[in-house]
Amino acid sequence: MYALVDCNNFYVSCERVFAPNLEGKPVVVLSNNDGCLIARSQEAKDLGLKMGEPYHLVRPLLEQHQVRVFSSNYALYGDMSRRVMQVLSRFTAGVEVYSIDEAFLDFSGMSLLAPDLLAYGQRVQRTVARDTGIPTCVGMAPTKTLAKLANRLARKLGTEGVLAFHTEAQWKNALAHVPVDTIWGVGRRYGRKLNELGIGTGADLAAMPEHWLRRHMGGVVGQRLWRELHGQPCLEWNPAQWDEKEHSAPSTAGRHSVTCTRSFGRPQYDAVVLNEAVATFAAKAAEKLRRHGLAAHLVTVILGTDRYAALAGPKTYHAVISLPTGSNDTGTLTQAALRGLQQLRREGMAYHRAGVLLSGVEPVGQVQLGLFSGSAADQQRSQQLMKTVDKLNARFGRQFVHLAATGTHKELDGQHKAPVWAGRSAHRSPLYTTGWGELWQLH
DNA sequence: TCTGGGGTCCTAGGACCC
DNA sequence: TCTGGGGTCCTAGGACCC
Repeated sequence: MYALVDCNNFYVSCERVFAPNLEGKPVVVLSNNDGCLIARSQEAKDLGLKMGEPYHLVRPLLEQHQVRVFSSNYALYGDMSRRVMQVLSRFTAGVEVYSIDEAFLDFSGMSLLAPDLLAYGQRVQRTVARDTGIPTCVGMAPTKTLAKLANRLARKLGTEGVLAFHTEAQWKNALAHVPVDTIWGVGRRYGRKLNELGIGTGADLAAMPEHWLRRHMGGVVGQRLWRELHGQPCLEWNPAQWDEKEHSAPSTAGRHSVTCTRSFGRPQYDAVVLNEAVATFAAKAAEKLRRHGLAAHLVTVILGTDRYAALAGPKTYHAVISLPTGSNDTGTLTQAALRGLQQLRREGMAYHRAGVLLSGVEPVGQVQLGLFSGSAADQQRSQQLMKTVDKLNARFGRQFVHLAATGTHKELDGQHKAPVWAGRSAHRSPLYTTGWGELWQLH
């Protein structure tokens, strides 16, 4: 038996914990750069506001209904997520942190306690609410896919947000009442294709032969989906080794890449500005790499033009730099990234986004030494230096120690000054739980 | 003026090895 | 007319998730 615990309107709920007067009022949270809507309270959904809608298009509507708007505050959401996961881990040893706002719990052995299962789910829900202030829904079923479905229905039906499927009859009945594209693993593409074939509900899909899904829905992926819908668990169980100290859950073990990309507040042409931005992204990505105990030997620089322009031509440009040996040293990776940028940048071209992707990763302990590059002693020195830098930054604030390449003009008169390429973030809430200068205060 | 960011897995095909 | 069998590694592209 699996339970899926999913936080309701998570980012909005995080904001409400520290602004309880927003309870019952319409609230939205914007993406980076105040670009689009990425979280809505129920009241905002009821106004017809859609996920992913561009902010500038719905702004009049937001103002008309006095919707409270927040820029995203990932430091806050990451920290609140960590707290939620911590509470969940008190209920079972098996917790798989699936995303920032949801986790699977291993309830195996509990199927025998059928009548108690609902009560246990409600206890999880109550405890999370009591200890973190975050409302959740809980769905329980023999497979992850069915638990997802139970969770989805739990928030729709009048079940107070907790629902369990014990018997095949129960989930069959549920499948018959949901559109096929609400099934976990059926996206927009397959949804449309299935509808064209007359497969409208989850039950219609489950009624197809297993080999049909294998043939038409991505091979073994489709086959697994079929089995999951029939109560046979097929998806892997990855009890997360999530790091309590890390502010951004989840941290999946065995990841293959680390990325840092950002849209600029306005288009950038200048080589110096782009250099500083890319150096900053490289440093952030390198730090993330170290947090996961990884090293990378491929550095990809990404430059993006206006992706909504009608003009022909590619919207993004990539340059890949291959390192002779895996590294997580900020200096090495930044140097490579800047070399990539130099290859890519064209004079006079307007860039709207940039980023750094680190891939070809391996655990630090297993890094191959290059034949002609860096000795083991050099590597040790680099590791030691990075450890010290990370420690200082953890203690005194991000970017306390940084490469000059990321820009030397950021601190003026002790005031933090945003770089010229920074995206908009006009409505960010304080770092209530992660910054000494911005602690929550009672008014 | 204005439209996010960060991931995963799978398949097919090419190049290469013995 | 006709040309084996068994692999690996890498990349691109397509689907999905939050």
